[in-house]
Amino acid sequence: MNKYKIKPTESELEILQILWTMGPSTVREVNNILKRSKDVGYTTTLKLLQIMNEKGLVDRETNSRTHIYTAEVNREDTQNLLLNRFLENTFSGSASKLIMQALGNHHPSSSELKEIKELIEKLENNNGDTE
Amino acid sequence: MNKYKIKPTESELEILQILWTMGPSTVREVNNILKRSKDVGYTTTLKLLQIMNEKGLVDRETNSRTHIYTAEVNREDTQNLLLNRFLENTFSGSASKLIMQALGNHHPSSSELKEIKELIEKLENNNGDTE
DNA sequence: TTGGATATACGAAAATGTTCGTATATATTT
DNA sequence: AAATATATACGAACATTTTCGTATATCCAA
Repeated sequence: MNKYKIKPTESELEILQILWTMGPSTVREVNNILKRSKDVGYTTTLKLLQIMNEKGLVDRETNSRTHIYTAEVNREDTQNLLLNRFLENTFSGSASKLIMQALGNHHPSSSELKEIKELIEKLENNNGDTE
Repeated sequence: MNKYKIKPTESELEILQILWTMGPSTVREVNNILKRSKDVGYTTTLKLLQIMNEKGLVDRETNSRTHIYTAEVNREDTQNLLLNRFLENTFSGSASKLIMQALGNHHPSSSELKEIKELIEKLENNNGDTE
């Protein structure tokens, strides 16, 4: 199911978030967005993108002098990979514990709560099928 | 609400999980459990526990020659601290997205689903108070 | 009481992640 | 055309985390 096994570091993840949101971008574009939240030099961002390219996290278009980077890993797959690890590391694999804590501490809006409830009901009906 | 601001590293978290589960333990006990899942030397575990003690993550009893370590940070608080960071980093702060993915990919048992649903209903009734 | 097992302390190597300076090439402006 | 701005490449400094070797002390069994 998950094609990608490469775990992005925290900085790499920040960049992926930008690429996922903004679509294909230049180093400068990525760096400008990063600079909104922290003080980071241009060549730092460049280097990071180069490393990410080597790892296969991003792809790049090098036809013109200004390269254009694209996320090569899928957002949902990556979130899932990280979620699995986090669940294992922090909640010893118990998804329900994580969900309960997330619900308790970050109050989703009522429309979000409704959406979650609907998913649960769907899962309850499908019980036993999967797994 | 969260008293503790010290973020344990991944290895430190593994040790905390052991202390939370087993209660106060010696270095050897912790190391033996760690060795079940990975190849790690005794002095490595010792050093880690010493560092964790400096950071205030664990406390230790040094009366006898064999020291006994205890988790000094609370399990739920620590999980929460890490959950907040993870949510920010990986799901851009959207708790409902995280919950939806966790639900979709790790099928909680029907009793767990029921428990979650009950919490949601409780939250729905309290709506408007918080936030 | 002596040798082997087991304990802590601690420095430092090894591994990983982050940041940036400098060299160099290519545009762009005056 | 020369000066200035902007691009990539890349080595290397720094920071953090992980791992372990070695010194030393203590306990226990032969």
